Amino acid sequence: MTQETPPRGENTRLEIIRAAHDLFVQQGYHGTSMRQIAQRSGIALGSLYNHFSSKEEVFHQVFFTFHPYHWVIPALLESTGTTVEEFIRASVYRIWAAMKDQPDFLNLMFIEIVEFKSAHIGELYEILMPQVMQIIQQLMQSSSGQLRPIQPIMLIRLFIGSFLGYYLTEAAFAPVAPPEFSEGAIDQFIDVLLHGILNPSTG
Amino acid sequence: MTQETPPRGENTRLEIIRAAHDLFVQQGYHGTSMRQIAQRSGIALGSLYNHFSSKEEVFHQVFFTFHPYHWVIPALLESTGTTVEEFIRASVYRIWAAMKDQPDFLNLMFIEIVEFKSAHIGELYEILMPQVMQIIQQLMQSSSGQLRPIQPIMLIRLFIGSFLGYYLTEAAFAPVAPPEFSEGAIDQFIDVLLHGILNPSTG
DNA sequence: CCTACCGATCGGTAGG
DNA sequence: CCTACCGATCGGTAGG
Repeated sequence: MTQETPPRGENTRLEIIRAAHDLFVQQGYHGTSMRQIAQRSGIALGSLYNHFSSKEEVFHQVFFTFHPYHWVIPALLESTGTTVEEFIRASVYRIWAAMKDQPDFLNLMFIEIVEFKSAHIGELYEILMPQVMQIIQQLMQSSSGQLRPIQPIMLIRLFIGSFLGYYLTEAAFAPVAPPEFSEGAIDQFIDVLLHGILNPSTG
Repeated sequence: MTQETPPRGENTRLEIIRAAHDLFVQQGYHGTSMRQIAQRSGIALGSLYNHFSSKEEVFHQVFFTFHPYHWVIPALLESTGTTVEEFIRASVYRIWAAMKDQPDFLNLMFIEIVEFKSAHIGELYEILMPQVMQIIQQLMQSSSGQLRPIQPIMLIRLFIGSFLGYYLTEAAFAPVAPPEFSEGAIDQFIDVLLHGILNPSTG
């Protein structure tokens, strides 16, 4: 009985972290007040503290509930491809498609780095790295020389770095740059990750 | 006479924006108070408003005074190389060496995007893009087929994106990741930007 | 889950 | 350039 119905207050808790997420990514952590979170959640200020012991704990739960790894990892696990190139292209498109529902995800990372001085990154790393390392090692075993010799962890970093580079330039400059800045950009980033900017026929 | 001596208060103004810069990158914009800025500058709170009309104007001047383009552009102009690969490697190393003096520069960009919703990016773009486009077009004219066919503005985006990907992964994960995550990372990012992760001898 | 409140601190200003 | 102050708002809590 208690197993089938969600615990009392669970819906309220989820509404609070959803409201807090929206406000944090739009205004930052210190730019958002507990009163704003309460108002958007439709409850009184004091009631927030029945679900969260402090404002910091609200961010903690927002950060881990809305972190993209929840759907990035499944997207990677479901991707297939007979070559490394096909696998990576399929993975990026899956991640990219899922990302459209949460375009502001980078802002959470910025808040974490600047306003929290990366206080939660250790916990995130412990959750993430085992899963990601497993995926990447399977990829490298089945790649049989298709990849240049690069350490597994560096390959992860390059992959994440490419994604972040794409999203950060999009977030920062796409609103003011001409259309050529954004047209086909995701494919260009994939091409460069795979093949680089240099023409292989020269040099 | 007034031309040779700096205007009265100019030193104070510079001390204020230096103090504000340090506090902003460590705590964010809303996490930093005008009282903290005053204290670190060694003047009274009220005196700040003789130099800046508001807290927002303090950030505006911090953002444009400390933006990396001030030394990135010269670094690019002074770089040489007989091939595109040599030129890019030389450029990255120059920028990277200069970056060591200002490791927190990304935080200013994060504050700009999250807490100011990119309010100053248009102004930054107008300053930056003409200079960068000139550099990149010279590079493409003298490259004669060394580069794969990529639009100039996309080449800029890929270059900046690669840098941001490197710095963002470093800022976020280097403190908790093993040494292999950081060792030789800058060279790996350059190699991938130039040649990609795939082995050209296959596929 | 709400009302009403706490002390502390905020950005900014008057007046000198 | 400083002192002393303004109203507003902050995170958090008591008490019911």
